[in-house]
Amino acid sequence: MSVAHTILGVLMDAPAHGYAIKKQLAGAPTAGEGPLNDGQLYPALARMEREGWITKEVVEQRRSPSKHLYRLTDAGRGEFFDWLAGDRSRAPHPWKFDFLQRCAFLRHLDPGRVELQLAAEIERVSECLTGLERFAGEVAARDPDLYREMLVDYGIRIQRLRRDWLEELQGRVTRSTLPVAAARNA
Amino acid sequence: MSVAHTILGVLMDAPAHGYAIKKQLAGAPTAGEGPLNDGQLYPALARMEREGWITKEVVEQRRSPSKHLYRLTDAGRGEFFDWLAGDRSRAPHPWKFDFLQRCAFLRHLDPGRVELQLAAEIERVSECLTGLERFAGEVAARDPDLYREMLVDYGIRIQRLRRDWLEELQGRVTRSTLPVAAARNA
DNA sequence: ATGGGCATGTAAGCGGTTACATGATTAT
DNA sequence: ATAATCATGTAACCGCTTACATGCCCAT
Repeated sequence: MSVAHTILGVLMDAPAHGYAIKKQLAGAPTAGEGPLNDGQLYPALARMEREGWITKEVVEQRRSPSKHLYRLTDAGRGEFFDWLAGDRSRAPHPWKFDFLQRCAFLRHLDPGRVELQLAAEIERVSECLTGLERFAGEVAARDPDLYREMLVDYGIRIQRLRRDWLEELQGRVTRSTLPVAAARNA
Repeated sequence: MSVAHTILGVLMDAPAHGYAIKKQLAGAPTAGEGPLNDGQLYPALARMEREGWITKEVVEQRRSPSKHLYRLTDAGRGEFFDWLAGDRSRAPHPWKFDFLQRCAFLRHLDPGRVELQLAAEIERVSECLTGLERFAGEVAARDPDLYREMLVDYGIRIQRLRRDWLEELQGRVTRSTLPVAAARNA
């Protein structure tokens, strides 16, 4: 349930109703996420309430339909952290890069755990990259098709970009935590 | 029907049975395409036969199950070229980059049309990029969250990578066709 | 004998998109 | 008048993944 966890992440900041959640997610079109559909949002909220992750409070309004204000429960908060800190080392599809979805909420996780996740992601991406680089040699030798050759090249570039980006993020996170330790030791 | 068009692309080279198509696609894990599932492949072949895009010939084998050999029909070839050369300028989701799926089969298209498609893709990506760059400024000013900032940065890097890669491909395609014109004029 | 490769499929369920359905308020 | 914004949902369909189901051949 991927949409559900994104919604939990939004509700971590404050209770909200469906339409507000939609607007908030539409305002950050960064990780290739288009605006959330009604047909996905409202059923997800209903399911999450059934699961006990959120509670609904109907707020009557003078004008136009009532707002349904959703709040996180303790179970919902637990689910959110399980998802955010969970181990993906054995996850399939190394090219999917789920990390981006969690990245938007990593501020809720302590830097130590973030560093663990970053190290794991970097290793996954690096493995994928070496595989592709080996494959690129074979393709170039066997296949005279410019387009297929460039397709493999695209894959390699993407993986390199991910690795470099992850390493930069890693550097920034450690740099923002180390000074604290240094200050403590001073 | 996206899987169907990939299958049509494979059948453009030679008739094949399901298992062979699967193996061929699994051997090129470039554009983020994992191996094709049985649960997707076989129903797709059945649908395509119903659509009249392919015909089935059962090839009995002494050992183990019969192969079902599929051949493109004229309608199937037509559908393939419509898909490959079709106009995506008004397509939604500029971050989806469907171009990669077609890229694997662009050798079947004449270079003139390829150049048109490349120019259109470059414009789409560039537009998306300028939008993100404007957005990045706003985020940096408003939001003190390192992770959200880096998320926008990731989006920008991806779009830049796509633009650069498309332009390199464009250069290679024009360089491979221009010499022909030059030779003609000589 | 165990597992992997060859070869075909079906079924259940999740995720996502599009379209349908309603209705008030507010801005142009 | 018309469109956009606010606000909630449902229904149909498509795509994809996972697991189920079968069975032979070959190598270790």
